[in-house]
Amino acid sequence: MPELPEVEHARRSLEHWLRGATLTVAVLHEHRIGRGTTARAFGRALLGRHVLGVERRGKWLRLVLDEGFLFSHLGMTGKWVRAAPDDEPLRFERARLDGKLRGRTISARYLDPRMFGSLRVAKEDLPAWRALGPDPLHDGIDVDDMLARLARRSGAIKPALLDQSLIAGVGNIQATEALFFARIDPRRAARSLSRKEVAAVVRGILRSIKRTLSIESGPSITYVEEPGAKNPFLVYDRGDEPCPRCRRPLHKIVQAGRSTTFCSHCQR
DNA sequence: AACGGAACCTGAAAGC
DNA sequence: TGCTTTCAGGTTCCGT
Repeated sequence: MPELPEVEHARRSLEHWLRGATLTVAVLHEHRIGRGTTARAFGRALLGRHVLGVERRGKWLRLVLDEGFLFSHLGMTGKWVRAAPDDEPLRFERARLDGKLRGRTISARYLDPRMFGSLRVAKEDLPAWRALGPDPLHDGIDVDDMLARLARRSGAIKPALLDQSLIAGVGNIQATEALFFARIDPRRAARSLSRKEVAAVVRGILRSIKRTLSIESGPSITYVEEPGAKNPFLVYDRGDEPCPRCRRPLHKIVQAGRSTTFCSHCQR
């Protein structure tokens, strides 16, 4: 689930729930999620702190406190959900933050079955946060900069788009969808793209992210990963289905260990 | 420097 | 039906 649109959705939720609040409960149930931050350090650093805001860069979240930060990465299966303060721990709950504001308490629970996510307290920005490339939503992507950086690569364009130091927040789905919008074959050498083609990829990334965001933050608040929810993407996970553009069957391949779906007729 | 592959985890779905 | 295999939207480490 979590690529840039899902993380942005989580950011908005956390900001809505916790901004301005004082943390009255801060528990790390599963120490492995701390990635070096112990359960003890987690509670000590967060209890009594005020949440000034919740920010996002790429797939990372940064809760800005009156003293220090809490960094949250959702990994592959992480999500923040709201619960009642007296609710028991939910299934797969790995951490909990309760915030009190004007006499009302909101309990935010961090769920993560596979535990690839992380929750770390820090006084300064994490190296992983600092290493992120431009965020498509609030920095924008400079075409000439992208062209120059792609020219230094030897591999294919699709795996290159997953490099978080190139563009922050693009994951396997967004990269797959963006290349379909841009009509670029995912197997093309990154350095072979013309300026015009790079511009099309950049537009494709923005278009795909905004499209996903509008679907996920729509009035029905549907989550893509919920069982029964139908795949909202144009080509991702649609191997052998007809191309939405030309109706020829889509192909599924594996690049750098990640699956890619594309139309060999429309994408050149 | 930058690439592909394995490792880190668990659950759902598909295969037999 | 029940057991086994495959796959999953991310990052990091390691060897090349």
